Amino acid sequence: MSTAEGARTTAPAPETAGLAELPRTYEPAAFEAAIYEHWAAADVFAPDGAGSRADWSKPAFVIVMPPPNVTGALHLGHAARVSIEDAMTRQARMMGRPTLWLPGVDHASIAAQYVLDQILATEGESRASLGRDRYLERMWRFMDETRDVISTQQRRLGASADWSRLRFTMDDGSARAVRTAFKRLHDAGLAYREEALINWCPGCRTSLSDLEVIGTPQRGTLWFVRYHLSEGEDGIPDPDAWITVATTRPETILGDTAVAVNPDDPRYRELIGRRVIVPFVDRPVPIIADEVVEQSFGTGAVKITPAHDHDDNATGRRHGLAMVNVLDDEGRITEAGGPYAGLDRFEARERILRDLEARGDLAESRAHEMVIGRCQRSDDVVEPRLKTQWFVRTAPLAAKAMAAVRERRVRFVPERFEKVFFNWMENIHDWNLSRQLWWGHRIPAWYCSDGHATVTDSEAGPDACSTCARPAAQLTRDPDIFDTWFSSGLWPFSTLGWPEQTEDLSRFYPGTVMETGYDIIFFWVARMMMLGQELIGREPFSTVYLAGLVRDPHGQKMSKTKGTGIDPLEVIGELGADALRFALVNGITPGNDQRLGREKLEGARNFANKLWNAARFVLSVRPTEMDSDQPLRLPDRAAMGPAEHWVLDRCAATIEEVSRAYTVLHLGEATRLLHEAIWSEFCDWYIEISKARLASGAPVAERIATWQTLTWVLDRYLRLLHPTMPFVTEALWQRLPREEASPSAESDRGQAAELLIIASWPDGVAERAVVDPETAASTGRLLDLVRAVRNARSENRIEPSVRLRAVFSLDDPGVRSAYEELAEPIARLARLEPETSPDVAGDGTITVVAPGAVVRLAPAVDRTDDGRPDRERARLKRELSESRQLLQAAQARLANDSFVSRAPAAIVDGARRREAELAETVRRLESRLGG
RNA sequence: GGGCGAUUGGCUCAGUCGGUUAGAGCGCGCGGUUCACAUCCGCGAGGUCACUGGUUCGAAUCCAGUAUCGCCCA
Repeated sequence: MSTAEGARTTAPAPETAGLAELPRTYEPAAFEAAIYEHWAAADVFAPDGAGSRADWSKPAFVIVMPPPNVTGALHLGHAARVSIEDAMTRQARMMGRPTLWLPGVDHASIAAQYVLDQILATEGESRASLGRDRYLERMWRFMDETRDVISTQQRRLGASADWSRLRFTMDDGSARAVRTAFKRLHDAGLAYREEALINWCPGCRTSLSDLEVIGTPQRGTLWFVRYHLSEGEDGIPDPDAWITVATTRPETILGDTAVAVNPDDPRYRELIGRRVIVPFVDRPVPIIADEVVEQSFGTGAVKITPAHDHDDNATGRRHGLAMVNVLDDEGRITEAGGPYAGLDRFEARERILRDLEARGDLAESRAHEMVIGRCQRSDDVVEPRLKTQWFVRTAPLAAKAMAAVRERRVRFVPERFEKVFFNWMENIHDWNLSRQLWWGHRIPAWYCSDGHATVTDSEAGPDACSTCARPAAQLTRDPDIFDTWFSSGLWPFSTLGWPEQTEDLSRFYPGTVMETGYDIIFFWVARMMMLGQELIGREPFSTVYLAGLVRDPHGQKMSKTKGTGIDPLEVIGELGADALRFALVNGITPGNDQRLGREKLEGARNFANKLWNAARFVLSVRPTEMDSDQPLRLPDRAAMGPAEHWVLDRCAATIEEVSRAYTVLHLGEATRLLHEAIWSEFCDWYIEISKARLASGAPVAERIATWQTLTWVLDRYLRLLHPTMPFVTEALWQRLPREEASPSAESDRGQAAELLIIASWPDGVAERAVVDPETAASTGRLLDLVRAVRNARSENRIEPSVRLRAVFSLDDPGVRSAYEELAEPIARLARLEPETSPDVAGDGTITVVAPGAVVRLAPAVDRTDDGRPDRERARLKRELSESRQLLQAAQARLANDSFVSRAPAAIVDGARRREAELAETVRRLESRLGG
């Protein structure tokens, strides 16, 4: 590259529609897509992409994206994920870290089957009519249609994920990881097969993990049923002797194998050990004593159905009771149910109640508030059933995961979720992996006729039974698939090539941040931690960032069916992706839900518009004396006025504060700081002041310094805002001059160096080097005084068009000199006529008193306003009274010896200064009112 | 039943783990067509930080309890 080329630092704007002239209004739809294309073409998303300027000596920053369901459309929850993760990713990338945001899509077994089954129904087909193979073929074709939908939508949001590494939980790599993981768990004795009580959804015809069962409060009925005692072993019920048990589920009577009472219950003490006859099936069962029975519940006697109730199952195991399965896959009564065999469970309940009533054995019924388990997906009432399934022994895995948190290798943001995590981990149950579905990773276990299980990680399956060596041809494969969350649990490393020892795995595992919703902390986060620790030997990430849910303006969950949902794509079309992203990130406090409505989105759009117009202003006022290709640089210190010191000081402070907010992942704090800095400080104050300094009469050096300051600060704020508003910041940044080449710029390569997305994150050092903090502080005080003048004008009902003659008396030399230099812009801002002669007086005079300052104002032409002297007097009295109160409080504080002796010196000094200021203010107000 | 959290102006929320006068957006009131922006500008009103007690020189912030609401687990 020639020197001439190298010196050229003004970038050509990207060929984006609508950018050539920077239109008057902000129209995001005109440029967002083009900018995204530009980034993609520059290959800057991947850490090792052609346009990347990652510094590999820095620690990598890795976020593995929570894979959205393949069948889903982008909703606000997804938009929140993307906005947060992309902001973190972009900030890390600008910091120069090798940054990987790894996207993916989840196959979502049960949800996908749900959707496909509905489509098949419209075609007159069904899962059953197609059969497993054809069904799966159809599913894969369906996947071709849906796989890319959500990723495409994420791109519209501006997601700077590494799409070259996009993964699907059903791809070959994931399949391999799943087989390997299962095999290793099995070999380590951590995966086992057992008949156990599992949760069964008759609607989905599959078992579910505990987490997929939603406890739903419901008003049910408690029925009181008489179980007749039996004389001896003959099984003949005694018509006159019974025990009344209370139950909410009469249909499970058919599976009863005991009646239980509390051993301390005097009502039933002598019945313990006797036998009763279970109605309809005529099974003699014992009356047992067990402490779990609450004497106050119902009659104090309960029936025990170990095959269909979790508590009863535990009781049954303790007492060695028989387990009678009376429900089949579809929720119908089995042959064991005698006369009710074949009936649907709900129908069976009605029939049994009728029949009990007819026999005179239904003693009573009462309304009863209860909690029943329902399927997370289909809302069917879940039935506990005995089934032989694969389980993960979670206790040892949980111990390792908990250790990682205890040893601070994994931290939660916000911290309180650690408690939630521990609470669950300490009470964890074994994880039921088997699902009786077709779409998913089929369990790689084969069985021989003796029931020996052979587990293999080979895609082709085993050669022979690992126990009895029967050949493969005689083995049958487990028909079940794995819980979707099993493949999800491997996600942080399966996406990096595991079980291969790939370069990616060594570079990017463990990841940095796991960002997700707190609602899947157990489903997903905990399982990734368990499996990562077990299979890799290291925690999968160092920080778990848990965001809240996005709710509607009334705090309700957004719902499409209720029409309360906001469609992110619609918002992007109307207000822009930046507005949506900013609104989402701005509303965030980690771990807390946020409400999002139209006003907040519009507010964000207004902010983008503000930025747009500020940039338009800056670009339109470049001093003609400057070459158009002069590089971006800080102004010469000699040419800086007080306002330049002030705004650059604020800029440095904002850089530092925003950076700190990113470090602790308080993204909402970062955007709030920037909103304030840009709108209020930069636009309302500095730009307004700059107008006077840019006026044609001003010295050239001053105008140039002013414009350099404008462009510099704008450049810094665009950089800081880029992670949350990537499109508009990139679009505007392209119009600004480039910074002079610096050593750090040498790592820039080709076209990529010209994009904000890979520009460097500011550190505030350069600004600090030119700023005089004293001047900046004095200027800040002067601006407060301007505010006080505006207030006094307004309270005295001075028309904005009326210019006031003003005499400033300033004690502080710093403030005085700032005023002397800024008299003209201040006259503009406060609509004043600077007056040199100190004798502004008369009935129309207004006095502004502030710490170390008095400003006297008088109308240039005093139009008749009889009320003004009274209003002014009243205003001053009010101020005097307020100041006196504050002064008293300050004095009282300092009169307290403990405060003076025990509080830090800086705090005490501050209090002293404040007391002096207030005393001075009070004195001035008194003298003004007295005279 | 156990656990977690919330309670701050009319509404939605900040408040960076104790320190001067508790902030913002929206809404509200008053006033504004000054050549970046009416998707705007200026000014203002509005809060005993749920309640009670404690720790402390000092509490919205820490501790204990109470109330109301929400979530998670059983």
